[in-house]
Amino acid sequence: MLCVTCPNRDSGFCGTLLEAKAGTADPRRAAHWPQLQIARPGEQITARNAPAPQILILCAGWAYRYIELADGRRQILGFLLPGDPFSVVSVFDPHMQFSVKALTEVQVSRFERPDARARGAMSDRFRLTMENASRDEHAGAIELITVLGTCSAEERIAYLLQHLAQRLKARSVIRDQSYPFPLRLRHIADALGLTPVHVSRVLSHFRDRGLCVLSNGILNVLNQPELDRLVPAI
Amino acid sequence: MLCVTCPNRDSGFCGTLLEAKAGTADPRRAAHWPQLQIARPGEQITARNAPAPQILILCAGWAYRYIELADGRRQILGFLLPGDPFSVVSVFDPHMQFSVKALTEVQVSRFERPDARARGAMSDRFRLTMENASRDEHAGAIELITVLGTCSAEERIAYLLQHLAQRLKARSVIRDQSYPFPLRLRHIADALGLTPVHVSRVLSHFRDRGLCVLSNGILNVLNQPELDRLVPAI
DNA sequence: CGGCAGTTTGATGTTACTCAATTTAAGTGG
DNA sequence: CCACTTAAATTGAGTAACATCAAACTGCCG
Repeated sequence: MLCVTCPNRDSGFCGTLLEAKAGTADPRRAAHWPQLQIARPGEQITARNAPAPQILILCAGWAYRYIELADGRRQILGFLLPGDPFSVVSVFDPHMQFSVKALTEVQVSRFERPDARARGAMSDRFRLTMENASRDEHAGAIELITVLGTCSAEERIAYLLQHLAQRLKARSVIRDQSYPFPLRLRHIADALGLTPVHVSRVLSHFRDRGLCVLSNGILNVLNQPELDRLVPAI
Repeated sequence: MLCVTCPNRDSGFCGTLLEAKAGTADPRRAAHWPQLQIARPGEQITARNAPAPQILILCAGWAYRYIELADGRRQILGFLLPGDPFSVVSVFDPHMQFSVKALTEVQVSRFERPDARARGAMSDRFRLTMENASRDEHAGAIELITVLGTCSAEERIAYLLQHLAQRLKARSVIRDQSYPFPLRLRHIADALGLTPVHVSRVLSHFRDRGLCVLSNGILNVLNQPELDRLVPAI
């Protein structure tokens, strides 16, 4: 079960972990990707507060991190794309800070977490990758706080579309501004603190204005500049 | 200029940095606290994106981290109490992710940031402190995202009061449920994505119900259990 | 005493939520 | 290929929460 196709163009996380494991700089040499797991759409992969003896990385498909309140309200913290670690912090925290659910069918790979002693002995390269990934993760959280605290529904939705489109573009060639987009209205709503009904209204407004069309799990951006203008610079 | 009084009961950050610097386990031995800075209420201490060659720690007073949008909207990310590092991530990120302003008169101490090589050579104790502080900082961000995304104005304000009261209690002896509370309505509003006017209304509602009174920079909690019941468990 | 910044209160407006009905899309089994 | 079922999206009407605007009030300091 090779996973040399597992892309991680953002953080180099996969490659670095493989390197740390196999002791070689070339992921292709790290013969066997460890413990590959498959999950079906909607399936919960990890539970908040559960002990997490391993580091999880999404290999294929989409997933999302979320927190559920006692009364059923749900906050989606972010969406995971292939190559994303579930959480950078999880490298040194043996407890999950949030739950993760599969959005599409997914493949997840698991690494043994290095213990405290092993973490101290890690290479500079590994440590730098960790530090950068940690910074980016934190920057993402700060940005989301700012969006939720200051932006209108239109701005929030435009932000999410732009944000995901950018990450998708970095991972694969996109033609005609057409992106795979497996989120239901409910997911968009729970990520942005809105209701599905209101998301639907805003999206049809976007459609009427010729900004973008979201249907059948495909996002089509028709007027990128105008859509970008809706997102406040953070 | 000694700073042995500088408390940091949460993360042990101060002590650990001093230890790393002085090479001794007892902060009291680390004779000179480095580069102490004073700032007046309202004064900006650091600016977002500015290069930050040093690690900053709040020694005395209150401050807050925030992000400002181009159009003047402001998101307060959190409040700093004595002993808090401005940001844990700042230990390995030479750029500020947010601005910081003094709320009261403050004292700030500055440490030289260890370079990449020095960070690799740090003691296990130091690294563990860093990892834990990093985890807690991230957990705080996730919690705030959840509060902003799912909670009503009443719940948000109750959360903020409870959250700050807990941190204050951990730092000093509080009598009669009476806390120092130098925030203006504007700060509460900008931290929670509300307007000062609405915060005022909710607070007078709390007062009418005998939950708490906020005036003259003092927060008086009159009915802790009832106030706590407003905060959804996260 | 006057002026200023912050808070409170009232009246009104807007945004987004709720409830409910309808339409569309996606399966499923005959 | 076509009924039938089910989940999701859309649309409309009414409502609640919060924002905005503006005026009055408070405490503070010169």
